[in-house]
This record gives sequence, C-alpha cells and structure tokens, in this order.
Amino acid sequence: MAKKKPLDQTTQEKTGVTSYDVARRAGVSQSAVSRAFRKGASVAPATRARIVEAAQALGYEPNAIAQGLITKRSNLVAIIISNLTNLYYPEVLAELTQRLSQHGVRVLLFSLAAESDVEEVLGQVWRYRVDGAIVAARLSTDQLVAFSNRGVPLVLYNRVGEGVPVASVCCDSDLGERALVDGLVQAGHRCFGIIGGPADSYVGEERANAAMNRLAHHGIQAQFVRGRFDYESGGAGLKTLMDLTEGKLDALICVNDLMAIGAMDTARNIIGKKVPNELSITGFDGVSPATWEAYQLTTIRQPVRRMTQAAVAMLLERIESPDISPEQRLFAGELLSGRSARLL
Amino acid sequence: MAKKKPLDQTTQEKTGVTSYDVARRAGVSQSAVSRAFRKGASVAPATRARIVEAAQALGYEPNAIAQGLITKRSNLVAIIISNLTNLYYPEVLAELTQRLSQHGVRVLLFSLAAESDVEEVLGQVWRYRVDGAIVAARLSTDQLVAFSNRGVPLVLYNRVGEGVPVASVCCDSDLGERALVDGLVQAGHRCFGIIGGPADSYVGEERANAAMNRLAHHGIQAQFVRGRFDYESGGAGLKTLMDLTEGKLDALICVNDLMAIGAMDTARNIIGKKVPNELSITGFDGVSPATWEAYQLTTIRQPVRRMTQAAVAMLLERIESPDISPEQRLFAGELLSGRSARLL
DNA sequence: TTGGTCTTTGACTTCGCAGTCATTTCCGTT
DNA sequence: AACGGAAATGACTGCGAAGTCAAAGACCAA
Repeated sequence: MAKKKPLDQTTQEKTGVTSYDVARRAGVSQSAVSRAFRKGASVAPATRARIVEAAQALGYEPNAIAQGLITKRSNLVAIIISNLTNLYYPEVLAELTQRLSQHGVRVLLFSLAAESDVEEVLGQVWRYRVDGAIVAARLSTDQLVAFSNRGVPLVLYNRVGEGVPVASVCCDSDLGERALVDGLVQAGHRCFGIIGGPADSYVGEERANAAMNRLAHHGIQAQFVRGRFDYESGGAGLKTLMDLTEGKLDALICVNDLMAIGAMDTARNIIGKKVPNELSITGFDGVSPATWEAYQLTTIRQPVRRMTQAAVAMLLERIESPDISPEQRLFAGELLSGRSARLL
Repeated sequence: MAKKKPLDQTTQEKTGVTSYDVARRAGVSQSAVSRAFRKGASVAPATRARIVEAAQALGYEPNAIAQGLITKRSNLVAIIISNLTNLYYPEVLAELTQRLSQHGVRVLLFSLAAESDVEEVLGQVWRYRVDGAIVAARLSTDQLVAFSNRGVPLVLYNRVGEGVPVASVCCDSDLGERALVDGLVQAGHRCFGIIGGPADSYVGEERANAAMNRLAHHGIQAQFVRGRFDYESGGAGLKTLMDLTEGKLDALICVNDLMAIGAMDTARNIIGKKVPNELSITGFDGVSPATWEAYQLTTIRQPVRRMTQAAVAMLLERIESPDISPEQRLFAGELLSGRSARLL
C-alpha cells in the first residue's frame, strides 16, 4: 500500500520547519536564528545573511503560536461585532482590520447573532490570550470588569461602559439627533415619529433617547416604535406610525439609515406620501446607499476613518502601557443634507 | 522605586491562571486538570467536579496558544477576503464565521485592499499555523502550491484553482449569465453593453466572459467596459457605453449588483432613460439592496447559505482528513426577475 | 604582547498544556 | 484474604521559540 507520500522533502515542509532546522542548515545555534528574526538583536550581519538565506530555502516562518506562548504576546486582537450584515459595520471592520494589520496585529473575529450574545464568545477570547479587544456589542458590568481583571485592554466602539470607566470611541448621538431635530422643527414639522432599534441595542436606545429629549426641549412628544435596524422594519415602522398618528405624521426620525431607506421606499411606493414634501425622513450612520441618487438621505455621517483610527490608536496604546486610564473620545458626525427631509 | 504592582492577587490573575494553579487548589496534579478539560479522558467524576470548581473559582480558561503548540491544532482558520465593503461579502463573512464557530473553530480575518494583495498576508497565515483557510481572492499557482506544500487545507470561494486542482465553492457564472442573456435576447434586446470588474478580479472576468460567450452564441457582440464593482463605476460605465453605442444601448449587463444599481440611478436621473422600458439592466449576486423597492433588480442570487455551508463542510472535512482529493462544488444561482429588465 | 571593552555566539531554561507511561487505587472474584 | 483487571492518577517530557547568562571572539590601546 505504498501509495501517498509524493515527495519526502514536501512531507518535511508540511510538518513545519522549525528554527532548529534553519539553525542546522545555516550552521548556527537556534538562538542565533531567533535573534536573526528579531529587530534589534545582536547578530553579525554576515551571520544574519546566512540565516535568512537558509530560512528562505526552507520556507521557514517563525511559529507565532510558540512565540506567543513564551512572550505572552499573541499579537492577536479580538473584534466582537454584533450585526455584521448591517451595512455600517463592514466598513468599520475593514478599516479596523487593515489598520491593525499595519501594526503587525492580527484580528480574531467574533460575529454575534444578537447584541447580547457576548457571554458565549468571551470564553474563547480569554483562551486565545488576545492582547486586546475592540467591541461593538453590549457588555454587562461584570463583563467589563472581567476584561479589566484579566488585564485585557478594551476599547468600546459606539458604546460606553455603563457604570464603569472604559476606553471608548463614539459618534455623538446627542449632537447628531439635535441637529436633525432642530432642523426639522425649524422647518415647521410638528408630528414626529421615531423608529428605534431593538431594546438590547445600545446605539438604538441612545439615539432614540437623544431625539426624544431634543424634541421634548421643543415641547414636542413623538410617537415611538421599535425596529430591527433592517430595511423591512423601516417600512413596517412607518406604517405603524402612520396608524398611530392617523396619517398626520410629517417627520420620521430613524435611528439608522437602513430603516430610513426602507421607510422612504414604503412612503413613496406603498403609502403614497411624497418625500420630503409630505413627509421628511432622517437616518443615522451615513452608509453608502444613503447617498445613492434614489435616496439622498438626510442623515448624520459617522466619521468612520477617524473613529477607527482612534480606536486602533487607543487600543495599541493600552497594549503597550496597560495602566493608561480610560478615555472617551466622542466624535461629532457630519450632517448630510439630502433630499429626504426639509430642514431648517 | 517600588512603584507599580497595585495588588498582588490581581497581578496574578492578570498574568494568567495556569493549570498548575488549578491543580494546586484542587489538590491534584496538572495532568488531572488537563484531563478534566478534555472530553473522553479518564477522570473520576468527583475529581473532575473538584477541578471544575477550582477552575471556576480562579477564572481558569485553558490557554489555547499552549494547546495549539503541543497539539499542532490551533483551531484557527484564516479567512482572506478582498473587498469587505462590497456589500456581498459581509453576508458571506458573517455566515462563515458563525458556522465555523459552531464547530469550535475561530476565525483569523485578513482583509485585502486589492484582490491581488494576497502575498503579503500569506506569511502571517503560515506563522499562525492555521488549520485551514477559506479564500475569496485571487491566488497564483505558486500560492496555491504553497498551501498544499505546507499542508494547509484550502477552500476557494467563488474562485477555482487556475491550473491546479483545489477545493472550491462557486456560484455558476455561465448558468447565471446565460439565463440573463437568453432572457434579454428573447425579449428583443439587440444593443448590449457589459460592465465588468477590475482586471484582477476573478469573478469579474468570469461573469463578463460568460455573458459575452452567450451573446456570441446568439450572434451578438457587446460593448465592454470595466468598473470597480462600486456604485459610482456603474453610472460611469453606463455613460461610457451610451457614448460607445451612440445612445442605442438597450440592454446593460453588470457583473455585480452594486454597479447595476449605480447604472439604474444614472439611467433614470441623469441620462433620463426609462428602466426597463428603454433600457434593461441586470446585475449579479442578489445583495439586499437589489430587492429594495426602488430598484427591484433583475439579477442572479447566489445561494449564500448553501455555499457557505458547503465551504465550511469541505474545509472541516479536509482538516480532519488532509488527503481528501479536491472537489469543485458549483451552485446554480436563482434568477430574480425584478423590474429592472424586460426578460423573455 | 597583554589587558580591557564591546560584540557575537551557543547552552540551557522556560512558557502552559497534552500525552505517554508507570504507579496506585478500587472492585469484584475466587 | 488474596488476586487480577480496570480505572484513576501523577511524574515527566516535549511542542517551538525567546531570553538569560556565560563563554568566546574581535578590536583597540598601551
């Protein structure tokens, strides 16, 4: 049965070339190989050259797992995201991944079905001894404390630590919704509806509350319904609100763009309301479809690049110096004045 | 200089609880702790209970890094994706991640700026000794061979190994474009344009070729321009094609939905062509915006769930039994007959 | 040539866990 | 009571690289 095993040297490569293999080939010790691959180590240029050559010939790549074990630095960062499909997060994820990889850090991705499903992935996060984590999901106080106890630097994305100080990067909901609300009120809208997010969503609650508070400041009370952040629930929410207001609704504030888009389509094509003439609709996020010709949504664009850049910088800082105290960075979004709402 | 070190026990937790710590607390050997955490190991129920209790008290989680080193199984799978922002991939990524994690496998994410930037991430892939990889990017023959030499099971997503047999999962471009082309031709369209992808994109070329071949079969030659898979290049491509055909274009085939959507918006709002009365437009992928009221795109929907499920199954199989021979699984997409094109 | 300093080098240990193997304990039999 | 086989347990080693330390080499000055 002497089948398989096409080439012996191939089989050897397969089982993994170690620093000893390279050392033997270059006629040096394993220590030398190790040093040749680390930055400021003391190796004679000639020796390093021989080692590098041997390494290339053998296809040697240092085993990051073994490195991680001894140095206690895995160069791994966990990214925990709830709704990857939500149109806004892919951009964030791509940005984070690319920025981190520029710093030699790899991304361990955890995608959650629901925002509150964090607990089950945390065990895995601990097991892999990640150097840090960026989390765009809701963490309980206990969970926040767990990060701190285990000494895993943490940066929250668009969330803040409720009751516990944690490093975080957010887009300012208050500022954003205030701009939208003020614009709508000043343009004469009077009958407001709000489509929020699921009850367990942090940003959903945050933005909805921001809008309601600002409306209250103008003496206006809005109708409120919950959506699921997706296209369909935008349309559904609008219908519910039209019923609740007996058709008098003239301003609809959605806590994200996707629902705003769904609502626009429903308003135009199903309910037959003219947008923005009869009904103004606003969103939040500034996802790319918001700028498409068909929608031209009035919304708040999050400064994704600056936010991801800040998140990465904060995390790396805290990995280097774990004792840096928590900091919140709050970015103002940019008001995108589209054609979906009459403002000011 | 006795600064730092706030609390000794905290510091201890921080540096990581080991199996020895648990062993000591439970009054057993390290071996026993190890066994208590592995499935079919021989441990007395009472002992296991004591160990588990001690582990919980200390917050012990086995160090996956150390486990990986000794077992040569990292339980890590690399996912390499080119355009995360491309609306289609987030869904794929979320599906893959969730399916893999159900099998106890973690995802190491690599996101590429351009499809051909693979080389630089491969080194990292080798270093982390991943158990396997799912790749949605273009691999050269050498790169494919590298996977095989290193014994890293590989499944290509929507790509096939050019010249080398590799396991892969694809959505059938030929079948898909054929359905679209036949439908358009039979409905009487005569002046065709195609918007392809960047030259280094595998699916882009594949689909464009499929469409051109099928058109040739009907004796039709189409105008061809390249896009970048994004909204803007859809509109730009359409304009170019209108020029090339002196305005006679009546059927536009885009190799993905995003460009089709861009083209629709441009046709309606900028060029002033009625879709589908004066111009039929088709896409490919079946992303969610394609089904939005405003577009109702005629496109080919990829069976994402079945494809990701197949990719994961194939990969896990090959991780278990590395000698399984390559297999291509080609899934037929579903023709979504929207209102963006007159078919048949 | 000798002594001293600085650089380069290798032997050895360590990280945390899994597996091997030998030993001990437990139980049912006779 | 003694024995045999199975179950449970612990001592020990090794995975692959990094860091410590001491030895060896290189180099310059006297």
